[in-house]
Amino acid sequence: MTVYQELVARGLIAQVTDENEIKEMINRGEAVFYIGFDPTADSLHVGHFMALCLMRRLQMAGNRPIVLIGGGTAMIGDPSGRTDMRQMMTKETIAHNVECFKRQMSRFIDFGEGKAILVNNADWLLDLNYVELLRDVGACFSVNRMLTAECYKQRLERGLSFLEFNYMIMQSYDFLELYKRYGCNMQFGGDDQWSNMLYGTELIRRKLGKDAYAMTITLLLNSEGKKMGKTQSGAVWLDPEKTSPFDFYQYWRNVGDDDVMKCIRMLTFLPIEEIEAMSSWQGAQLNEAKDILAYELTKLVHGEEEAERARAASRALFAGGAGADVPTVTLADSDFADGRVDILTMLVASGLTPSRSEARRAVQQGGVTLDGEKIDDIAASFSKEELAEGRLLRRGKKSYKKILA
RNA sequence: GGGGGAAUUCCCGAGCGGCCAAAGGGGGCAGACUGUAAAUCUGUUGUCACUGACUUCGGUGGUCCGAAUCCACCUUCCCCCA
Repeated sequence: MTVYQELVARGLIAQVTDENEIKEMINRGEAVFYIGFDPTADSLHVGHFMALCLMRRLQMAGNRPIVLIGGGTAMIGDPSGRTDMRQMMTKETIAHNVECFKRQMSRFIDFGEGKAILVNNADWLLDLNYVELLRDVGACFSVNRMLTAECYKQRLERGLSFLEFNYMIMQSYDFLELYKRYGCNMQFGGDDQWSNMLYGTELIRRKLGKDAYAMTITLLLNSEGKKMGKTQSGAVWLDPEKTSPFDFYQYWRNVGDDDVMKCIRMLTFLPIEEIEAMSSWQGAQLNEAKDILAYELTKLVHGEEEAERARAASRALFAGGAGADVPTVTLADSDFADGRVDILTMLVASGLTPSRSEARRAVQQGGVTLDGEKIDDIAASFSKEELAEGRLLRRGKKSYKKILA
């Protein structure tokens, strides 16, 4: 099976400019392609993960990836898929984020000699001269056409600043620059980037008279059409400090039935045949698929050891066992009054509950247990000795902390 | 530059000078049912020393016994005209 066939089989390809050319080049392992990542946060998330996996797949097939970190474009902010303007980031924040990105990326991409290139578009964008730029590439862009681009449609109704309007030009300029520097003639990215990417190929055609290609990856949406990899509290991060391996594992362990197989197909590196064999699974059997999904992804992102631990903790907790590898919280002496802690303090101190009011509600609604015993008295309290060996505090079905005095 | 409108709790969105911690919906959380899923039903959803107190309605002042509601100025956003 060729790389391209595999990408198709996994449902990863959304749109391509010239299927035959792209197929040929990446199958032969001769492509030089790039994917851009704007450092808008201090950690990569699931969306980036898909792009990095694509890079890895192509790199394994011999192609040469260029990772472009958007230290320059992040100064502008991509309006694609946004209903309002991004908060402007300071240069310091961006610089910090760039460093964080670099560190995380090496886990997925092999930057060994000649295998991959990492560049930062701040290196060329920041020194551009406005008038020169306008004269150089400005004439190649038609405002009329840009305004019809899908990524601006929504924003035209709610307001689009000139700053953001220029994002597309910057991204196109990147593509041109990489073509000149490295002969990079392919850009890949998320499907929301399609119009930005198209303008890049067009700019190259106009300025250099050469062909360039673009291909987008299907956005990972759940069955309700929402982007996956987001929780109430924000994105699912790849940084273990921001999303613990256990939470990361749980996120995938809890995806909806309708989404499991799609996720396995698109996100894991399991052989297609193996995935096909699972595709007929239904009902409760899908739980097994979810376990596989969660394990595989945790392994890819955090390593095998962490994946094992997360899986063990998860199984122990839900199978009713204790003594699992759960995050532990040690209570401070100040949490004790007259040698005892009340349940509300424990809930707040452990982070299971953000406020005492919510802790109170959780208890009153019967959602709190300690070592499996329901606590329904908000005044319940425990002595240091009772907690000396660590007890499992549980809020709802899925939040746990081991409490140690 | 001229004119008009808007800013409410996580989001959308109601809100008569006192009965407003603020309708309704969404989302979240908890319970029941389950398969750590979905759907459904129930409860809950500012904080705390919780049958009470305190802090919230873009910001700052003001009127009033009393302001999310009235006035002034400021900030931001939208619309129309140029």
